[in-house]
Amino acid sequence: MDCETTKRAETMNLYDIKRANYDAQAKMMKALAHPSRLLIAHALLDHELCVCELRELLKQNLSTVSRHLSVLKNAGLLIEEKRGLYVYYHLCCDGLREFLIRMNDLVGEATS
Amino acid sequence: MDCETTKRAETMNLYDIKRANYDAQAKMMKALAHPSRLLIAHALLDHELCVCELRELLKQNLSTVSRHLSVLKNAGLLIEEKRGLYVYYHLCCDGLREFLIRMNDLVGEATS
DNA sequence: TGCTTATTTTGCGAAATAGACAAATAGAGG
DNA sequence: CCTCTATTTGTCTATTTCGCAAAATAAGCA
Repeated sequence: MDCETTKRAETMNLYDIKRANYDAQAKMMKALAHPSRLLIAHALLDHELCVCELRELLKQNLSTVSRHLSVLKNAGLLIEEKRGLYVYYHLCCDGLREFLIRMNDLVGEATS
Repeated sequence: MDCETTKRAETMNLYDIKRANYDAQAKMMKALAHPSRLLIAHALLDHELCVCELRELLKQNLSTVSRHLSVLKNAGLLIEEKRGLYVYYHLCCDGLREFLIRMNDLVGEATS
């Protein structure tokens, strides 16, 4: 605690104020931090899809797909719409596309 | 599998090509998907900090802080530099700031 | 009503993760 | 070499996450 930047750190209580926000942000990140859920997000950028179509894409158990979808739904990222027998999912955040682009950029930068 | 968009889904094998990329992206998201690590990332946007300073900010066990730092380091997000007794950490991806802004926007949009 | 299909929920085991403590390591400096 | 401080690593426990299969739910249709 004696290092050169200690004084600066001590005055940074704005971090305490923001801390609650980091919880919300971490939740959002966690919702997206899975290959299958990223795949779902990218697929839904173009158009809505129903659960069985997403199952074809993910090539995974239907219950697994359903759970991934509920994670994304609980994060506030997508909306379900039941039409007939099928449940269609579509994105509800315009900012997601831009976010995914930035993430892709970041990964490229970090692994180079 | 009989829904109206099935034909579209069947031709989307570009998702298979991208699938390896989703693994890398999910890893990056996981590295950031923790309130303490988000706090670290934000703190380091301004200037480098040593481990004991970050411990003051996080108000957490030193070993816990060290673990969080190693997670971010393994993700390729930061670089350590030992000077004297202290180990200073600083970010190494210019894209991180923009990414965090977009994430904040996304959270605001999703929770409104 | 009964049948069929689509989707969600539940229970389970395996694996990953977080946090705490103690022990080990790395340097600085006498 | 010895000691002190800063940091990392090993190990343990508790909690969460993932994927599957089986059971439950929902909606269309005969």
